[in-house]
Amino acid sequence: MSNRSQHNGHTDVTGPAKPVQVTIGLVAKTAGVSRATVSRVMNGNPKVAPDLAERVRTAARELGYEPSPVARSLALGRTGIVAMLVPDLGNPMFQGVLHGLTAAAGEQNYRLLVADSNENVNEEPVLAIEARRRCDGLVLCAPRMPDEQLHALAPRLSPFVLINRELPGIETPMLMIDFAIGIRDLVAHLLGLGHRKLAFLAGPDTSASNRIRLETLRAGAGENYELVELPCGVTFADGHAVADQLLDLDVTALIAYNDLVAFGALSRLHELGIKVPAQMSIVGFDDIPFARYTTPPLTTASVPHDQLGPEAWRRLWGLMNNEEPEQNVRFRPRLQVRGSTGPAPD
Amino acid sequence: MSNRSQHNGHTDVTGPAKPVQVTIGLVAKTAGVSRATVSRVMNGNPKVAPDLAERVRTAARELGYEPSPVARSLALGRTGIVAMLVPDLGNPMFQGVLHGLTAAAGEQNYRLLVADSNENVNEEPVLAIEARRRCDGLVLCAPRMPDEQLHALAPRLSPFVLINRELPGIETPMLMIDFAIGIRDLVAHLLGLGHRKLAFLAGPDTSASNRIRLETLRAGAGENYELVELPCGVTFADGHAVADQLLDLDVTALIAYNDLVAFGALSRLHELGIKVPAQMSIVGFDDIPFARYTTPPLTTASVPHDQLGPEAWRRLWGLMNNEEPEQNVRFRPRLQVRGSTGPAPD
DNA sequence: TTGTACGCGTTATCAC
DNA sequence: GTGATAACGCGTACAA
Repeated sequence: MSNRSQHNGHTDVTGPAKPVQVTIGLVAKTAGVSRATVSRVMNGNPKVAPDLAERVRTAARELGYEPSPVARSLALGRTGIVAMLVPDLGNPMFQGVLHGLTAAAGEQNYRLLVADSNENVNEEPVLAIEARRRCDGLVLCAPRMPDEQLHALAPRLSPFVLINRELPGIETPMLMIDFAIGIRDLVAHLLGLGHRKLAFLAGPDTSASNRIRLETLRAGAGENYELVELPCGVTFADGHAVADQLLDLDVTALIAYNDLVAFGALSRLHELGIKVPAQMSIVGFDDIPFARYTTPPLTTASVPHDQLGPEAWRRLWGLMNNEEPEQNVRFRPRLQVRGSTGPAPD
Repeated sequence: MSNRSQHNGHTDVTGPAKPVQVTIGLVAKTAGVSRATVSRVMNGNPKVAPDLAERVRTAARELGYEPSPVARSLALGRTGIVAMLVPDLGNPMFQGVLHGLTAAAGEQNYRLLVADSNENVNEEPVLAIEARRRCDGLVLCAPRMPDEQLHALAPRLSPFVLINRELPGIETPMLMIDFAIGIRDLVAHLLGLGHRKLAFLAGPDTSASNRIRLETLRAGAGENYELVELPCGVTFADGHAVADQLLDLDVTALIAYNDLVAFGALSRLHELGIKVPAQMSIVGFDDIPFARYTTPPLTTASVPHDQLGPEAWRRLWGLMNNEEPEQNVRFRPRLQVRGSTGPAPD
């Protein structure tokens, strides 16, 4: 692409060889066959005479010919690409999924188109549609997109699989995380350590997964523990910034929206001279790779990111081939106890 | 795409509306105009009668028509996509670049295709070519690809810009980091603190950037300090694993190949009960976002990742428009002193 | 201003 | 087995 409009300006004969597109037609002419034959050879069609095939191959090699993916896509009606839309490439949470998806799709010679909405929720619909239209399928991760909007969008995204979120009423595979169970396990762990007043560093109001976390926490509060809710965010910086508010709240344990927030808070508490977990326990959510390496290592609800990518690919593959849809899966996080939690101080 | 081969099986009239592609032809027929006119309207061509334009727009809206990006790409000779190949999406080092590139390209309505070689160096040439052919330009980050291979590859990737590495003899923009200066600044900082025996946790032998770091360190060694080289790697886990070897080496400071390795080492040293920086100083390279949040925060050579993305886009844009190439840039890392370095123990 | 006709590069369907 | 030829969906000279 992109060299069609090159014109040589002046027409000196000694100028640089003009880099014209090597098309299937040129190869055909060079090899003295028809374009159809070239196409057959390039696609490994067996029923072509060996000598012809060889002529085509040498011609193609010498000319440096390679079929245009764009033209192929148009003719074939498929691109060999699937897209994934993520809200933030910087969140390690998604990288595991991306890796798994890349690998799984790659085994069947599909490539991955990654679109990053950069947490810009307004752009997501158009990004999703655009990405989807350039390829054969989509993996959508848009935790903050309103339900109605997603509903309206769904028909235009098919085939696609929804990740990390649930939306009743639409007929597409959904891979979900059981945030409620994850939260309950974390709370049980903290209660077992004697904590009775917990702070929740909340994610975005608009986030479906934040809503579930919050509802679960509220449902369990009262008898067993007291809950303090602090608006926070999803990033390292958010956690870092909110930690100061914790000082005079009298809470002994912290439930962060995700691991990143937990790290931020952990870091700030350390700066403030507050010992973790002696004076304050902290738990995260996700179990991103860093979690086991912080000081102290982070207790968190471990989400099986490795499984998400391949599973998403399988669903998408099934959809693209009109196979019977498999049952939706709700992945259960596993409580991963590390050093950031300990007995509540007296 | 991908719904052309759908056939309804049986032909019951009450079946679900068959999702046929809405093409420009259908819109034209519906609006009672020619396809050319539809095309003009869709592309905002001003010289079309208002009433016709309106008819086209309503028809397009009601039919849910959107031009096929693939067909457009073929007809226009450009895709509106640029690709970037990275060795590892999981490395925060690249995420800054990706963000910047996404944003810069997005402003001119270009989308980004991210290809991840997953540190699989052998796959990189194929991935690069494939990615490149599906779009209009490429940003290549392949620090471990052998020089000759990259040389041979270059003509097939044009237009492209090379990032994070230098390769004399090819005519394409290169955005480089001055690793040598970064290393020298770090060493000077450590020497100033009294350190005289330094360990280098080396990256891959094949990595160009590792070679420069190593050469710089060796060139400075002798008079001023003693250098111990430890093969390590590029990841968190690599740094974590190598730290044990440090115990009986008698070094007082650690120069990690990058921040990730530094974190790993930092974490392991903490587990081993070695105080940083009291007993051991550690420096990294890159200044990824996490660096300022570890305990202690990491002293490192700060690479201006934010500038790389936009600059890469500018170069690529220039290339794609046959503009005069700008001068190559070599970004100078800035010494960022934080808590992980301190005076050498006696 | 609008429509006709052709080209983009490839694959697929036919005849031969 | 092989070669014309019509798709694929769209943009755009060119003519009207």
